[in-house]
Amino acid sequence: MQDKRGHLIEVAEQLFGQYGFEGTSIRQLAKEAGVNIAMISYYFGSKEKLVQAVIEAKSEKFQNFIRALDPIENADPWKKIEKVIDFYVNMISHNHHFHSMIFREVGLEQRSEVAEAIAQMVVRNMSAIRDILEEGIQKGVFRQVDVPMTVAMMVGTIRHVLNYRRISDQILIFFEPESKEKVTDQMIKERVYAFLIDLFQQHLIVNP
Amino acid sequence: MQDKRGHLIEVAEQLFGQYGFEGTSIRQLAKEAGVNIAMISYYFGSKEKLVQAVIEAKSEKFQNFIRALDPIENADPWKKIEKVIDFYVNMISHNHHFHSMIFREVGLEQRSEVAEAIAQMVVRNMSAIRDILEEGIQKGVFRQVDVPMTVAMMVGTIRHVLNYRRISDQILIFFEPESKEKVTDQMIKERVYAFLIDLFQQHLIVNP
DNA sequence: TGAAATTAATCAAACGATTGTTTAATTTTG
DNA sequence: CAAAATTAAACAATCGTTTGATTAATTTCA
Repeated sequence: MQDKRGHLIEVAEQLFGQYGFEGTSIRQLAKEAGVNIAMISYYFGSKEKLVQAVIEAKSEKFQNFIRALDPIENADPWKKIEKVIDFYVNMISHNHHFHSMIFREVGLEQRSEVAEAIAQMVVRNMSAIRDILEEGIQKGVFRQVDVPMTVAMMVGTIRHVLNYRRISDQILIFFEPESKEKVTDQMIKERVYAFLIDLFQQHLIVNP
Repeated sequence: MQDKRGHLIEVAEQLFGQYGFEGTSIRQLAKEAGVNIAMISYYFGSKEKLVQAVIEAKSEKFQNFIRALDPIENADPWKKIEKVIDFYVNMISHNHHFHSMIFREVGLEQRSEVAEAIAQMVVRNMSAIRDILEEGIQKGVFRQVDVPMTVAMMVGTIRHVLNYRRISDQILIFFEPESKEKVTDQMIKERVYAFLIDLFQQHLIVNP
């Protein structure tokens, strides 16, 4: 196995996401990654610094998330909203372990350095959405909505549906017993996307 | 100290909420509650059964949450929606440690018995909101929205704003630097309530 | 180039501390 | 007095981390 450091970060992201920070032992981690337990201290210094390395590695990818919105710079605000919802849904769905982990960590009163770094990363990413909303409001194509709450609503909805599958799967089955098919990733992604598009349309557009 | 069992449940709710299940040791718990560590095994049998006791104790309160909607049985669906948002905002704000804990637990791939019990409790409570929405749709006063997603949106938004204060406080400050005052519980409760009322109005009402 | 020296990577084993739980003795209570 | 409640101490297991030895890779220099 080449690049043990990188592989350890990948495995850590998955296990921390599934079992939590304290719920994952470095022995379990080392075994899963196929390395000696001493390599975690050797590469990262400590278990806590490993989780920091996971966040740092991912935060680069999220910079790309923001930059990927640049090419549509000249599009109208509504097209940007569509794009940003699509991006966010896919990003959380793709990196589901990572998002489970960071929102669990940011909600804990432990490892405040880690939690603070996560909060800043999330706020920074959310500001891209804020900019689109404010542009639309300024141009008069969006209603004068509560911008921070609208951003929080978007993130909260996507996260709640995609990151708590144990709940959302049950709700879909329980609320719609006629639909017998198993809830798939693709299904739920399309559903929350369509829902949010409709919701934002009603919420934002001046004359819907 | 009378009723050590009840007091242990209260302390456990708080500490599990703040530090997580694995992040809270039974020594820390016993110390905080002012009892001997053996009392946890004595009263509950194990640490895991303690967390089950916490959930069981709270789920009674949540039964009341649902029953409290009964007196407005004859109100129109929109009045019920206003009521249910108000209730949910206050309930999560009021039991913030507990909600942190259960949604952390339900997102973990551990203690599946606990996670399953939480999921069922949440789904059961959400079905009260579903009933209101479906009544409104059937009466023709609400649009034919995606009911499970609308319920998830409401819960996801409230939870995201109230349970991740490290993020939402920063967003309010970062997005609105002119408002210098500290973000208080009351402020953020009123804000998310007003936002959701406006949002649901646009989303649900046929001719808003 | 090629042997010697240096650095990096890997390992099994052990470290002390802490974990959840249990024991057995003692105190409190009805 | 008997049952219930409470305690300090000990339990084995596991925790994150460190150690010291060994191998692999790289650099140095004649």
